[in-house]
Amino acid sequence: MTGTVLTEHIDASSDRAVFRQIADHLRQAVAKGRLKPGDQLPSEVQLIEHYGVARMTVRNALKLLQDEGLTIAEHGRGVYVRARPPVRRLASDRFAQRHRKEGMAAFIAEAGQAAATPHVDMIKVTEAKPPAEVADRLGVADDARVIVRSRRYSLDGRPVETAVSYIPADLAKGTPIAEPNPGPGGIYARLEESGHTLARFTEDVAARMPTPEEARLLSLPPGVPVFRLVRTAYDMDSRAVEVCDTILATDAYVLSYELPAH
Amino acid sequence: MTGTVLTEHIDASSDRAVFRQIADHLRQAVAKGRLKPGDQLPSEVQLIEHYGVARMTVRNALKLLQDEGLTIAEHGRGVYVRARPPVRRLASDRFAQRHRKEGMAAFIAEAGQAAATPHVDMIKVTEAKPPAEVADRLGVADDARVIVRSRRYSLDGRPVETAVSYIPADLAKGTPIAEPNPGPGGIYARLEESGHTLARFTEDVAARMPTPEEARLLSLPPGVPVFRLVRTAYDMDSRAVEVCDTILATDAYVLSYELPAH
DNA sequence: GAGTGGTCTAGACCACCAC
DNA sequence: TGGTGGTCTAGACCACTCT
Repeated sequence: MTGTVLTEHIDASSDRAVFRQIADHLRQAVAKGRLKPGDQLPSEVQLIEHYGVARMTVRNALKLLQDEGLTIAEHGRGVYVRARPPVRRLASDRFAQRHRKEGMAAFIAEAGQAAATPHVDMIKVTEAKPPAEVADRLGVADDARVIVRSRRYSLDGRPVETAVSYIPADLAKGTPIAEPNPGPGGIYARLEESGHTLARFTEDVAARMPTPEEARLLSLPPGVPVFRLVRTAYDMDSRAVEVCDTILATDAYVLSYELPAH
Repeated sequence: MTGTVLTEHIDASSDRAVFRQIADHLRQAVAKGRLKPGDQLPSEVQLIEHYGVARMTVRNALKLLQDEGLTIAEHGRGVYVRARPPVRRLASDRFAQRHRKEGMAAFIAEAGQAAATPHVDMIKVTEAKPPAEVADRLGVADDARVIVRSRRYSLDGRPVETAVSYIPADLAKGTPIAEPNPGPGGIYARLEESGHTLARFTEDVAARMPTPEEARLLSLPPGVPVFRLVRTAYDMDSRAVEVCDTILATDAYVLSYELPAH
């Protein structure tokens, strides 16, 4: 029912553009609960008739809401208030040693806790020269060789994260790290077995709109930004042993960190 | 010069929408360096003439790039490749006690390190009932009283962050925490003076597109998401003594965290 | 087939900016 | 004053979804 939605009309004396006024009305309808997540908005034709404007005007209004991440248009069906998917909390202890000891890579272990079905695909392992930013973080020369492990993670069939790991080739060559399946506990378990006990990680978190490529890989609807999370793993000798460049769908994650006040 | 930009033409046999093809060409021009940050894109008229399409088609293409955060349109001047502002790294030790001891609130201390001129405005201090989410984090009843401190932070004249702090009224009443100016070292210094030595913080980080209100307060151009960072401060008795709800411009910040691998 | 949103055309007038 | 982007109209045809 849209009967309780189309109540306001355009204020012709206002300086505010007509399509912004229409967007304002619809936004308010969502804010006040007249439209709830999953509800269908009035169709373009209904909006055209109610407001007495051209189609492009209502489309501009609807585009505005979509760009804000408030609604999602479904071709042939209608425009709906976006139903926020449940978010996963990424705790800062997710790389704690105890998880590796249990033979679980971080993503799989976490998915289990959340009662979601994890899946990993698009696994590709190559050897190459690292990007300059990665070489810098690893503390190796630009022309050093690194193992590049890329993959995509999904939960309950929905892709939520892509990741590319860079490991110095001298640490990875001849170990399962250079293989598509690195074995139980993931590459961190392998690194520790070869004497590089992990001491700490740093994580740099940025957020921005996705590139078209990222939007495709993560099946992102319009109006959803991505986290770019770059993690560097250090061993007990403070040597950087891995850099992991991750793109996360922001509608699927809340990152959770614990800071000492020392 | 746009002479090296308008080289491609529309592939009429492609399934890809014309405006997406135009956006692709311009995006590639930026990726390949034919258009650099700050450069002006071909005007709408130039694009119309080059591609032989209607104005709405090139406007759709330009809107797409703007929504990706790649370009910025300036009314009456032109469309430009967005020049990324320098980002500030927010280190995870920014609330370390030593900063408070030096009599500096976190934001001011950090700005000094970055050689930027900090400014705080729109300071408002009230007493109210906390939002349910905040009451939950503070571990107080929904109808408890809290001091609400809101303010906006700017760097070199550019607003970058809004923050709302909630402090249980019984901790704040009659102290400078309930005053607009809480004194040297900020409210954390006052809390510690009154016996609530800070032990740790948690930070939950989410990202999304801004509401129109947030976009206004932070002067955000289209295509720039915000971080929502909710920090909870705990004292040595593990009592939550403050919840701070912060909105940050993502084009101004990289958040940096340190994680132990214990 | 009826209804939905997606793309595109060909105009119009306006507001802002630089010269 | 001329060029720029911002808003709006009034159409058209298409692709998708549901019944």
